[in-house]
Amino acid sequence: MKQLKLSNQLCFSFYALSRLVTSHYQPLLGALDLTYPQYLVMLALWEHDILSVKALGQQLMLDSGTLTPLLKRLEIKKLIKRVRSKEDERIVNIHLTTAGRQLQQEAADIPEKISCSMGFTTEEYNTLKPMIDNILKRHADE
Amino acid sequence: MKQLKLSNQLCFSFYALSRLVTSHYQPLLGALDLTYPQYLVMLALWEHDILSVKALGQQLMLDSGTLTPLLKRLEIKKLIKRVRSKEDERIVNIHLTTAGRQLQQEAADIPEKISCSMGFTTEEYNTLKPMIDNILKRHADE
DNA sequence: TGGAATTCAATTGCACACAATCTAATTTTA
DNA sequence: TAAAATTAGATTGTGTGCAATTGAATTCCA
Repeated sequence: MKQLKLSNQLCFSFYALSRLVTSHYQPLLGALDLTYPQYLVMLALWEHDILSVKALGQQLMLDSGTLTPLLKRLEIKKLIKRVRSKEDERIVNIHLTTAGRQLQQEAADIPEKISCSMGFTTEEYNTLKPMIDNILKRHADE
Repeated sequence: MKQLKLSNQLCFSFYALSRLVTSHYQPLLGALDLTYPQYLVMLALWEHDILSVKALGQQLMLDSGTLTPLLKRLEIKKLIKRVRSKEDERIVNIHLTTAGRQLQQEAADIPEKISCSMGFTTEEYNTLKPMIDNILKRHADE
């Protein structure tokens, strides 16, 4: 039953690593009053300014059951605005507010700090990033 | 602001991959009426038969706030038993029941099926496993 | 063109995660 | 040895994730 040993399971390593990384973000993001998933939404919006809930879901691989309440919390914090589209009333577009746009400056040093905190080597980054993105890509429809 | 681009963030890849993997377990584990974290607990118990809540937490890197309710659900399903230690009454030891032990046979083919479903290559396994476990190890105290 | 199918977001319900706090038991140490 | 500190687990509260369902809007197509 070697296959059933916890320590041999690659998937458990992924699961543990994901939570480890999130825990390293927590003190940095807590200072901005953001959670990690909320930070990911802000990242996407800093890049695109306006995105529909569906487009956000595709980028973050999250569905409306996760995003709708998360976006409501960001709206309460005045970082975003939810605007139902005039052209297609099924669509809700997420806009950055001025405060949301300003937060980008405060978040500018987070990637550097995380990389330092996690202690990623150049080799790790250069190996892991393309290999994992390749796995994600070949399951892109899920 | 290249660093703040979502697509450049290694940590987002970890986060997305973890959820992708869990989603591949779901149909297999659903047939056994287990969630992925519950499956991880069963894996640890199939290997060790009896573990304290603390020992489980160390292996899975989860705290009692997560484990206590999860273990209660496994106990309701009659897969485990929670037994407070006689020697040190602060400790709760988790025992496998007969049903819990029997479930191991039904789960025996899951690692193979997941590997197939995810399509991991030998190279991916041989590269990712040691590299990620090395990252986890150097943060082992968290 | 009008009913069927599809799409988008919201809602509901359940199960994690985890910070913070609490209680009880044990160990340390002054 | 008794008070202080530590430890183990439970509890509370907040915020995800995600399956399943719903409802409204739009598109398809016979």
